[in-house]
Formats: sequence, structure tokens, C-alpha cells
Amino acid sequence: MSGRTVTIAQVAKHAGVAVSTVSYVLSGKRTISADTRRRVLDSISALGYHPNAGARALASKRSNVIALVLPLRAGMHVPVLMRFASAVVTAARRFDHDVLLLTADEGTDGIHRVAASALVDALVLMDVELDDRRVPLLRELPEPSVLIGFPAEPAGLTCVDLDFAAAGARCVQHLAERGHDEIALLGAPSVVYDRGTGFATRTREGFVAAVDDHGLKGVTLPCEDTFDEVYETVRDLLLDRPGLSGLVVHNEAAVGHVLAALRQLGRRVPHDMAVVAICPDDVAERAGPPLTSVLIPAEEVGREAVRLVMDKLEGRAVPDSTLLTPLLAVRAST
Amino acid sequence: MSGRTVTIAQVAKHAGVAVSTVSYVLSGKRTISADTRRRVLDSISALGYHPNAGARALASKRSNVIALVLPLRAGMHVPVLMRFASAVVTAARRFDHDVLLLTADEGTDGIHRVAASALVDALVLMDVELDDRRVPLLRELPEPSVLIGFPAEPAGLTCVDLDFAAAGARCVQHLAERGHDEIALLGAPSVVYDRGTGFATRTREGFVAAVDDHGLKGVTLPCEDTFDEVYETVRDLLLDRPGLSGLVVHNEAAVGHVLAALRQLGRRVPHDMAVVAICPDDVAERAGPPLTSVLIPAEEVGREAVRLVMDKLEGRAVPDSTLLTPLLAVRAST
DNA sequence: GCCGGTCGTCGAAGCGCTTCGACACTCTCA
DNA sequence: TGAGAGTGTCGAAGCGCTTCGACGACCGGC
Repeated sequence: MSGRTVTIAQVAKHAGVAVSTVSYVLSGKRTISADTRRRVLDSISALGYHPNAGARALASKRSNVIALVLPLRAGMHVPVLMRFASAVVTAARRFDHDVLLLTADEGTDGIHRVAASALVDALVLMDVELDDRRVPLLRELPEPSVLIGFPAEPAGLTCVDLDFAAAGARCVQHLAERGHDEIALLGAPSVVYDRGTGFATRTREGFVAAVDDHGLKGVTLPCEDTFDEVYETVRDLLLDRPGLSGLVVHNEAAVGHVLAALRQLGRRVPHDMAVVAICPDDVAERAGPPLTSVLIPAEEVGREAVRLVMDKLEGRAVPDSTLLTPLLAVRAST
Repeated sequence: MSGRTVTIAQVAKHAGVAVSTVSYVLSGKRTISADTRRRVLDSISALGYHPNAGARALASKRSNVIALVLPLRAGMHVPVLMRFASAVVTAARRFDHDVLLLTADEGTDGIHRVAASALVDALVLMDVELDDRRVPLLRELPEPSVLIGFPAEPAGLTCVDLDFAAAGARCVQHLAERGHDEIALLGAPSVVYDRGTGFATRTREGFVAAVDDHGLKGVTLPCEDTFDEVYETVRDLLLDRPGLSGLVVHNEAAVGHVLAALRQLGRRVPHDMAVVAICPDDVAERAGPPLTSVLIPAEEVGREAVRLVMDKLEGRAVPDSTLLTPLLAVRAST
């Protein structure tokens, strides 16, 4: 405890050492005797010293802040975003960094601004589109960046994501093993496909390819978020495809509606219809019945993105592309 | 465009003026002739100058960053949080500030750290609980702060929120005007009440008081998020209260389930049961049928919080308590 | 034609930190 | 015993900006 802001000079005086010695104790960049280190640390806590972030950034050219660029757009399922964001913040803290929040509606200007003003050392971008206008800027930026999601042309960038193609395929494989031979994929709202968002498209591709490989019959449909639209989609699907016995749902917001619609349409899960979801674990577990699912490992993706960006900051080489292997958890719905 | 980081000294040289003159052009704190100003601004854009945030913070003792402390806890409806967050970022940018994201799981340490290190100038806290452990810290902090939500003891703090008591009362009034005399409130999940979260409790109090005032019969129930639990709650409620003809739903996640449950239970909205929701506008509009609702003005609350915190930063006096008046939008459900 | 007031600009002193080179020691090993 | 190689610590030079006091130049009033 103390009156007004404590500086490193006061700590140095209190401990009877030079300012630079305090700095080296803090950074560990030079060896300091155990005795001196102890005295300095004691003084730091006695005075309640916290290094001034601005001064540190100015002198060291490192702000210890990373930018998190969020989209906040229609069609994204927000709770998932939030979990990413939370994971990024937590992971960043473990590297002694803080997180500056940028929303995409400031456009590329915001990115340029925080980078040019040295407000942040690095950037993590979420919800990257296939044709993302932020991507060209990132290529020119001296600050390192990591994308969560894949643009169409990821050369020269570092990207992390769940391997959605593998996830789609994994669901098909599971249904095939269970003996289903006519299955469907209910995906994201059509606006998401229109925008060319990578994860939706890649899941569909993985699904289609796996259906071929296993010699099944399969169809893929977009799927909106509201109950009424979901109900119609499911009803029409059942009419069109009487032999359908397996469903893959890749739309977190619609999962509950799909189950409700099946119930109203007299189909029991899993008896009349097997359902596999691609969604966060808690959503799958809370559903009735609990759903067999490929989980979206938001925490892991966020953590990995931060790890990569820190590696780049330290000048270590990182892979261009990191795809996290999907894991299928079998529950009551298949 | 230029090679590596441009400094104010280079701008000054390029424009043929002193460094301090450039600074005054940027800050407007001293009068500068139109001619000089023009030359300086030209040089700035010619060189692509961006002031270094760290240096600026160090010299001016202002980082131009505010902290946004998010809870990220169970029971909170995340999309609403996101809209607050987005509104705060947008509003902050209009005051030329950026937003640092803190999650509450770092506890009060994080708040203390960013304040003590002068990383942020001020704080906005979201989802404040009645008995919030962050509140005592805020009282001692020299940095100004604004709470979104109300703690039990708000003395000496600045708080903003929708006037939830008025919102609850407004719904009752509307139903009373429509001639309903036995009504119910379906609220937040019980865990939210147990935690003593202000907005849930205050809505309930407003509801109860208004029911009394209007001489109606009313009951209030917590309401979980999953379809099955909602279904049971609604079913039991209809059995217990055969005369019930009006429902207030203050639980964004459950709104859709309530409507589905009513449908399954053979009640038509609004014919057999009038429904008023307290939720964001888009949720009310997308429901089937579109719901009469009191909207949660996330954008307005976020904007107001930022305005208040900026006022405090400038040393202007602000009211301790800002309650935004609820607005009821009549739609098809009543 | 001189005095007091703006007005516009400049130079320099920090802000609190990191980091570089220097320097006094203490060990080792020839 | 003395050269060489570490250790542990210090002082000072910035990092890029804001802000204060100073100072000409120019104005109007007497």
C-alpha cells in the first residue's frame, strides 16, 4: 500500500539498489544474486509496485497486449464466439498479455490503427471468411497475426481451426457404422454459405466425400435458426426421403428445434432417427436426449491461437495451418 | 506510406515546425494558425504517422483505453452480453478510446492490475451482482468506473441499467389493459435468483407490486433454459391456474420454448394466452407469433455507460444511478 | 510612439521504463 | 601469480510523446 503511483525508482531506493537492478529482477534478463532479488521483491510488495504499462511499452517496444478482432455479424452463433473470446483472454493472460477488443465494424482501419500505434503486439482474428477483406492487410502488417478459420487463400498466414471436413466425415462414418445408409446434413443458415464462410462449407465437403466413400445416400441442406423454419425443413426432408434414418446437425442454434420438430413429427430419437450434432459439448449434453456429437473445441482453438501468436512474437517458426482433430462423443441419440 | 515507424519528430521536420507544434495540432490544446495546421496535417498523412500509444500514455498519463469487465458465467444469456460489449466498443471508439477485455475469472486481481499499471483509464463492469466482490475494490480505485447493473449497496458508485422494476410493471399494466386478471411471470433460471442477480429480482418485484396495484392475481416462477424443463413448468402452471390468461416471460433463452410448449399444450397465442416478453427486439420479432415485448436496450445501455465513464474521466459530475425507461412494443402476441 | 495583450511557435524538461556498456569483484587454470 | 572468464551491479542514454515557460510579432489604445 502507498499513496500515489509507485515507480521503479522508489522501489530501487527502498531496496538500496539501482533502478536497472530492479528491472533485471523483474525481467530475468540478467543474473541477479538471490539475496538482492529477495530484497527487491520484498520492496516491490511492500510498496505495492506495478510497472507502468506505457513506460514499459515505450522502452521495450512491446505493449504486452494482443488484439482480438471479433466479427459480431448476423448468422454467427454468438455463444460460441464468446467461448473463443474467453479462451483467448485466459490463454493470453498465461503469457502475461492482455486483450484489446476490436469489432470488425471499424473495418480494417481499426486493425491498422492499433498496429501502427503500437497499442498491440499481435493480432488474433476470429470468424475469418473465405474472401476476407482483412486478409490482405494482415499480409503487410509487421505485427504477427493468427486467424481462427481459413480464408480461401491462406498462403503466408497462420490459421487455426477445427478440421471441419474431418468432423463432417467423422459423423458420416459413425452413422455408417451404425448401419444407416440414407442420411442428411442440416447445416448453417443459407446466408452463412452464401458468405462463403469456411467452416460451413468444409463440413459439407467432408460430409459429401464421406458419403461417397461409404457408398451411402446423402443430402445436405442449409438450416435456419427459428423453430418454424426448422420445422418446415425437417418436415419436407422426411417427406422427400422416407428412407432417411440418420441426421447430422451442424447448427448449434437449431439443434433444439430439430429435436422438437422430430418429436412433433412423431419420430423418436434414436429409434426412428439417429442424430449426430457438431456443436459445443454442453449443448449436446443438455439436449433431450443427450446427443452424440463432435464437439467444437472453442477453448482449445482459442488457446492454440494464442500459443501460435506468442510463438510468432518470439520469432519461432509456426505451421501455416493447424487443424484440430475432431473427437466424437457417443451419447443417447445414435 | 513509409518504411518503419514514423515519429512525431519526422513529421515536425517534414513540415518544418517544432515537435511541440505537431503535438498541439493533434491535441488542439493551443491555437495554431490555419496555415501551419494544414502543413502539419499534410505531413502526417504523407508520412502515414500514427502517434505511439505507449509514449502518449507515458507523457500524458492517459492511455485512452477503458477496461470492459465481462462475467462469462453460467445462467447469463450470452448474446445479450455480446451486444452490450459491442455497444461499449463502438461507443468508446467515438470518444477515441479502445477497449481492453477482462474476464471476471481473473477476479479482482485483473482489475487491480490494469488500473495500477495505468493500462486503462477507466472501467466498465457488466452483469453486476447484488453482492459483488468487485464493488469494494472499485470504491478505492482512483480510476473512474461505471457498473452495468446494480449491486445491493450502490452508494458512491455509478450504475446504469434498464429500469427492470418498471419493465415488469409495464408488462402487467399492458396485460391489465387488455383485460387479463390472472397472470404469471416466467423469469430467469433459479440459479440466477439464488445468486441474487439484480435484474431478475427487480423485474419480479416490479411485477408483484404492479399486480397488487391493479388488483390482479399473479404468480412468479423461475424458468430454466431447456425445452423439457420449460415444457414441464408451463404444463404445471396451466394445471395449477386454469384461469391464467396472460404470461410475462423474462428469459430470452426460454422464450421460444415457452411458445412451443404452449402450442403443444393446445393453447393459441394470443387467443388463449397473451404473452409479453422482456427481451431484445430481434428475438421478439423473430418469434412465432412476433411478441409484444419490452426491449432490453443493450446498445443504449452500453452507450450510456461509456458516456458516463467519459464524463467522470473529464471530471464532470454524473448521477449515481441511471435507469433507462422501458419501452413496450405491441406485436401479435397480446 | 510606447505599453500591455493576445497569438503562434519553439525548445527543453520530463513521464517511467529497458538496455547497453562499464566496472569491480571473484574464480579458475596455466 | 597473473591473465582470462565469468558474475553481479550500476549509471546513463534513450524510447516518443506532452506540456510548460519563454519569446518574438503583431495588435489596439492612449
